[in-house]
Amino acid sequence: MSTKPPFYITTAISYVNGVPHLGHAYESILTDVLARFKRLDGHDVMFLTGTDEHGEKVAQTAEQNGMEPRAFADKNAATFIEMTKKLGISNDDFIRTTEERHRISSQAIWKKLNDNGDIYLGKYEGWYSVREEAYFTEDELTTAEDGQKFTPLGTEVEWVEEPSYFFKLSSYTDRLIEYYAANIEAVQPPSRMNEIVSFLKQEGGLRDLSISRHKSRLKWGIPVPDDEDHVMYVWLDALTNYITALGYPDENTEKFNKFWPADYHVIGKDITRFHAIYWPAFLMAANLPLPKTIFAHGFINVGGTKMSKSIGNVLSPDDLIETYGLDQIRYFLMREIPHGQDGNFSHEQAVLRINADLANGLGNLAQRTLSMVYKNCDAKIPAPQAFTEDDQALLQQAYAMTDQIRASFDALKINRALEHIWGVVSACDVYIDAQAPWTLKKTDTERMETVLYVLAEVIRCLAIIVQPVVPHCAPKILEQLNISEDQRMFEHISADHVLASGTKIDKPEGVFPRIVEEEGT
RNA sequence: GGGCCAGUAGCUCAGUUGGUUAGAGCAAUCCGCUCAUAACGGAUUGGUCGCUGGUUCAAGUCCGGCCUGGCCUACCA
Repeated sequence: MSTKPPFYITTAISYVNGVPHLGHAYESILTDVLARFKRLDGHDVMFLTGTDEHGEKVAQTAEQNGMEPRAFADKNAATFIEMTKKLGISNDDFIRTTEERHRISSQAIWKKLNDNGDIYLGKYEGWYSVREEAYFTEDELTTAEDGQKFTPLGTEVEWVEEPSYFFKLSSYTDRLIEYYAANIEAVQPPSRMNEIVSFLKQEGGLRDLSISRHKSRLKWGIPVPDDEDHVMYVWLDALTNYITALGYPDENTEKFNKFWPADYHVIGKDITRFHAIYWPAFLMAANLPLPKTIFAHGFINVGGTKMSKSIGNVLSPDDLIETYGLDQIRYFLMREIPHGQDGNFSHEQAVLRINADLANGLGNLAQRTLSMVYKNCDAKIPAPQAFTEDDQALLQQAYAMTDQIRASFDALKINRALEHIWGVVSACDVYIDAQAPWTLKKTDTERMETVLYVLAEVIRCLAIIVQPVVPHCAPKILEQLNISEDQRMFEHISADHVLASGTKIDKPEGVFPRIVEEEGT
């Protein structure tokens, strides 16, 4: 058996300032689908997700709610953990940046950067509004006649200087440019890579990065090693989670050696820069290899407009699962949203897609086939006669799926992969119609049995390959075919593992119910 | 202001290095079938490929300009 390389995949960690919405769910599902795919394809997978809990906003919001930051973070982190469970996400670990292991790891990477000579104490300065407790850039401000500057909300700002530690990001400009010139596919999709490159090549290169906040302004963070007056700026803390979970600072554990560098960091497009510039620079400074691919996905619009609280179109994962079903939502998101682009969610579109592909497509195909087997073959997988050309063509199409689907997945084009799989579903329907087993029942039962056998075998392959996307429903089909759990990997999509004739099957039940709309709602 | 991406049938999308009458699925209409979740099959309808100049024997595909939408243009994550 060929040994496949280990595979490490992560989601971004969710900021616990708010509660989970469809956007979080999408990222978790997307990553989960990729992780499950790799597992079924024979890789040893490590899948990490978690929460980002430090920083100003959490501290502020906690205070507004009359809570300690810690308690507030605990409360909101729980909602993300809950979402992960409800979505059936197959993560191997869930990291919270408030955990002890992460404090140790973050302080260790700080020291590493410092030892490397990349950290220095400087001054962070800018226009600060005491009322709004925030810094503003020059172009956000308006200036009154007396020279006093005001924020967009009209509060006064003053020029503030405070001591801060800086990371020498500037000295990594050229190295990053070189790195991406040689690894043009390391940031996906390509349009995001363009952004990163143009950012790197801007006039004057990169500026150094403030990586701490003085305690007088922010206490909710990981203390800077050897200087109790500062806490770490949240991005250095947050990004480090990816190695914390592998046991950093111990670089010699089996886990670390096996899984670092990460294969995919799956993130939202809004945080590309942090992952594609800061994180690699930190890693270079810490003398660690860089993640292989940063995959920035798009955002999901609802009914054609951006989700926003004020519009009131924010969808909660719970409601969606309730309305459509978990696997149905997973399928819709994966099928409807192309590689790295923004997508749109609407009720109408969801119902059309779910009914057409899942209920009428794969679900109905399995149901009609297995019913015929159940009723006409004594509830047992029949024994086939010699295969005709049509039989072989269909079987061949099923066995050829794995390579084609793998190629689409490796290119992160999940929607294309699903399109291809459903091409095979459709081919089965065409085949049934052409063979008309209901007619053969009266004229040639042996031929009918062969046709049903071919169909059942192709359905077996289909059920195996759709597992990453519909991990709860696909196994129901495999159950109905009596395929044991150790026979459900992609390698089993092959003539070497064909359905055993004589296998008893239970009375089939619909796996993907049709969504029927109430009249007038 | 500078830059990136998208703009192809009602909807979601394909369209390799420019080359015959621009494709798929869904939706719609008609026909067929009846094993099946009122599901399946076949056919048909449907596009001035955002607009506009240009290069070329030939452009959805290359170049210029413009329009629409989204995003990036550093210390909120």
